[in-house]
Amino acid sequence: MKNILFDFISKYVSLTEDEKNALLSLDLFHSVKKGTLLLKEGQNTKESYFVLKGCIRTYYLIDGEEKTTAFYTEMDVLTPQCVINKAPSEYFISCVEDSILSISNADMEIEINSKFPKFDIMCRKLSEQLLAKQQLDFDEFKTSSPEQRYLNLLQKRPDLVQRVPQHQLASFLGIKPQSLSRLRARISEKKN
Amino acid sequence: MKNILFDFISKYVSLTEDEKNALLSLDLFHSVKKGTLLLKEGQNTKESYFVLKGCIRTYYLIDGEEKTTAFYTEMDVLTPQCVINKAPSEYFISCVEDSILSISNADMEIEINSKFPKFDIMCRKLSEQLLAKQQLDFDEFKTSSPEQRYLNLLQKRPDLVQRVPQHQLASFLGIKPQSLSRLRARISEKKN
DNA sequence: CCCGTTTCTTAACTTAAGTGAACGGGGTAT
DNA sequence: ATACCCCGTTCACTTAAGTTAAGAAACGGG
Repeated sequence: MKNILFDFISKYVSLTEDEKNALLSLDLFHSVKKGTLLLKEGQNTKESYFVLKGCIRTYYLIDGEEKTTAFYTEMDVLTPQCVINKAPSEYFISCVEDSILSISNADMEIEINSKFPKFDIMCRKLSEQLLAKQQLDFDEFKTSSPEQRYLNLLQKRPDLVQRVPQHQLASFLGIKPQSLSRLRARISEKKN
Repeated sequence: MKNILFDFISKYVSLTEDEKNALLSLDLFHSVKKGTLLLKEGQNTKESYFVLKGCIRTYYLIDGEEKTTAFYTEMDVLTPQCVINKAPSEYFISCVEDSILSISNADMEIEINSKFPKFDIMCRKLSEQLLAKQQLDFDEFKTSSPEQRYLNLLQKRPDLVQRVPQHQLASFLGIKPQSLSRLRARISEKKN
C-alpha cells in the first residue's frame, strides 16, 4: 500500500529514506467502509484525502437531491475547499466503495513542510497541475452535450461507468438518471 | 496603474520598496488593442497575463465555431495551460476590449522567485486559491440549468453581461446565442 | 456618409432533457 | 417465504435547447 503513495510522490519529487520514514511515522493509512460520510455540509475539517484504493465522491444536497460533482479514485487527491478557505463545507464527501485512504491534516502538513521543504515544492507542483487539469475538464464539460460527455467519460475513465451507481453518474454528467438511461439506449441503437 | 498591481499582490504578501522596484524594472505593462490575439491554438507561449484594465477571453475553435470558456477582467490572472504542461495550446486568447495587461514570462518569474522567495509564496497561495474558486465555479455550472447560470452571472459579474458580446456570453453559459436571447425574453416575461 | 459586416433578435420546427408514474429485478430485513 | 426498499429502465407528456432562416440594429472602414 505504501508503495502506491511513494510512486505517486515520486512523480513530483524524489524522497530519501529519511523522508519516507518521516511520512510513514505519521500513521496516514485508514480503511473506510462503503457509505461512510467523511465530511458533512456545514462541517469544517482540516483533512485531505489521497485515495490508495477504492472510490470517494463529493456531492451537494440541493432541494433534497444529491448532486454528485466529482469522483476520486486510485491516485487522486481531494483537498476539500473548506480546508483552503476555512469556511464550512458546502458539500458532502462520501465513500462509494470500501476504500483505503491516506488522510493527512493541515497541521501535520505544515510541520512536515517545515522539516522537509521538498514537500512544499511537491504541493505547489501538485496544485498547479490540478488547476490545469480542472480547467481542461471544465472546458470540456462546457463545450459538449450530455451525450458527448458520456462518450468522453467512457474513453477517459471507463472504470467509473462500471463501478459507480448510475444515478450518481447522471448528476456527475449534469443530467437526471432517466436521461442517462435514455441516452445510453440511444447510443446502443446507433451502433446497430 | 502600478498601484492596481501592488494592491493585488498585497492580498497575498507584503512587499518592500526594493521588491516593488525590482518588479517595476521588468517592463511588465502593455497596452493591447481590442481584437488582438494574444495566443493561438497550437502555439506555445511562456507568458502569463494579469489584467489591469479591460477584458480578455479564452476560446476553443470547434467545428468552425468559437466556444468561449472564460473571461478575465480587472485583477484576474490567466496562466495558459500550455505554460504549465508545455504542450501546444488547445485554445485561443483574445482581447475583448482595449486593455492594459501586465505580461510576465516563465523565465522572468523563475529569476524573480529565486531573488525574492516571497513571490514563490504568493504563487503558491494564488494557485491554491484559484483551484478552490475554479472548483466552486465548476460545481455551480454542473448543478444548474442554463437559465439559473445566467441569473447567477447577473448576480456575480453583472458587468460581464454588459461589456461582452452576447454570442460570447452564450457559449460561456454552454448554450447557443439564440437560446440566450430566448431565455432572456422568457425571464423578462416572468418579471411582468 | 455609405456600404458591408457583425451582432442580436424573432420565428417555426426538430431534438433532447425534465417530470411524474409505473414496472421489474436484486437485495435485505422481518 | 414474504414484504419492502432501492435502483435502473421505460413510457407519455412537458419544457427547453438546437437548428435553420430571415430581418433589424449597431459598428467600422473607406
